[in-house]
Amino acid sequence: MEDKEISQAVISRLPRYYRFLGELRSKGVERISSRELSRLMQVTASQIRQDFNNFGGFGQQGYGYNVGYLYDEIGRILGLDHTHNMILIGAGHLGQALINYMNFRNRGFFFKGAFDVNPDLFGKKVAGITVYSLEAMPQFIRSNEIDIAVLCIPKGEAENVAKTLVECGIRGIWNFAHIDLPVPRGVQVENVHLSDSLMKLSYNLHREEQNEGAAHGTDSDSE
Amino acid sequence: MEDKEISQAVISRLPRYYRFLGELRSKGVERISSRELSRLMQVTASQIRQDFNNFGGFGQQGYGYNVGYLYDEIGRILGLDHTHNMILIGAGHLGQALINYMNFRNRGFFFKGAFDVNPDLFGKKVAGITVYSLEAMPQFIRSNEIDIAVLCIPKGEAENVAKTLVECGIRGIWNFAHIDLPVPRGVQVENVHLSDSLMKLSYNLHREEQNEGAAHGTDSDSE
DNA sequence: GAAAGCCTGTCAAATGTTTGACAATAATTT
DNA sequence: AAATTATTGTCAAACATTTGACAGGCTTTC
Repeated sequence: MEDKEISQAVISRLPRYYRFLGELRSKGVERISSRELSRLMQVTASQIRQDFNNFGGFGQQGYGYNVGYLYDEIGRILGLDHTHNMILIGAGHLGQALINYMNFRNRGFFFKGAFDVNPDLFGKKVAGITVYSLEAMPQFIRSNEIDIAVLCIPKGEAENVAKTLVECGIRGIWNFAHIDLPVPRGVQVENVHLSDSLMKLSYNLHREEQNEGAAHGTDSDSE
Repeated sequence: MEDKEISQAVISRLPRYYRFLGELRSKGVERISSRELSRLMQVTASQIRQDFNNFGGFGQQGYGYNVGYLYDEIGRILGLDHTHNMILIGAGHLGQALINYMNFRNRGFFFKGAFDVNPDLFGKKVAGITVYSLEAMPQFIRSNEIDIAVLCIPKGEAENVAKTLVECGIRGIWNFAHIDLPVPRGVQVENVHLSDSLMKLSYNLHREEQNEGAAHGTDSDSE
């Protein structure tokens, strides 16, 4: 029935709502108003109501929001009512760390297999997940209903692997390689560019220092 | 002389410019116009010019931008002309993966030490970096001019550790713990919330599926 | 069960960001 | 050396996001 596109700005805030609501729920809190939540999360109440309203009204006038219900609804919006099968591509340090990170499993994201070019790793198990040769990947994807490929390989190889993934019908790539992947429409890429994040921190650290020297009375703060 | 605050939207784009310019430079490209760069990076030329102009004009009319000069200038803006000393807090899988990630070192970010609560790790070396007891941290920070603390610990402990870090004078925290750190003004926190990123991917995957069923003729794409 | 208080959903205003347009000027061509 | 072309820096318009305001309706109190 509804058809309007929801902005990525809103979507980016949903996981944070989800986290706070999950914590409230496990503390036994049953209801919360946008105002209370706004104080807790340090955002405006207006933004909270506006955000939730993108998906239809979850609240009730005079009452507020039911924590459990809202938590489940946001989970559903984020697709967490489905389980997701993932494969790891590149079983280096970072890749292995991701396999070992159990929080994903708790949210329904399961690693089904891992792939690498290094023969020393073939057959090895990482947190219960077997590492295979990269050549076995296409067949594995087709027979295991893989939704998401997690890319943890050097950027030189990333573009080719992404191409293969798309050919195998993968529609979601969680990309840790430091490169812009060229994928066709309909394939979703979510980038985690660690260097970029660190550079941003560096800028903000440095900006403070510079402002100290130059301007005075600058007490504004970043986002 | 200049005093206007630059928006985080602009800052977030700088590392990507830096990456593309670095690649152009290593390919031997000496000059580039905003239009060429815009085609390469898939953004508008107007945005590129607007972004660069926040920091004063780097280009020349009729010529464009000098790749090497622009690369260096953006690096300087991002604080990459300084080296940064970092400590790792939490030497688990993810923490060790970060220490092993050499790209940071190439940009002037050096791990000087690592800290953990697990006594089995004390004295162990990870990629040349020694792991110490968390209790040794405050002293270590003071004697090693640490700029950035990299937080890779469970969220339960994160808040307390962050408090200690702030007391020790740390002004930058790269936070991988899945929690909002409460820090005073002047302390910069850059969050890397992996679960949030994965949930966003999940949403975008699922949105596509939903739209297939409901609307038709929807050929708009995300950000 | 009526009255008072609370809180959502929504509208419009305010603010922030991106884009298109163009004058000014440097580089290149003739 | 003048004319032509290329391209920036900047302005204003278009677009997007965030905030404040409030009518309407549910909950709670009395």
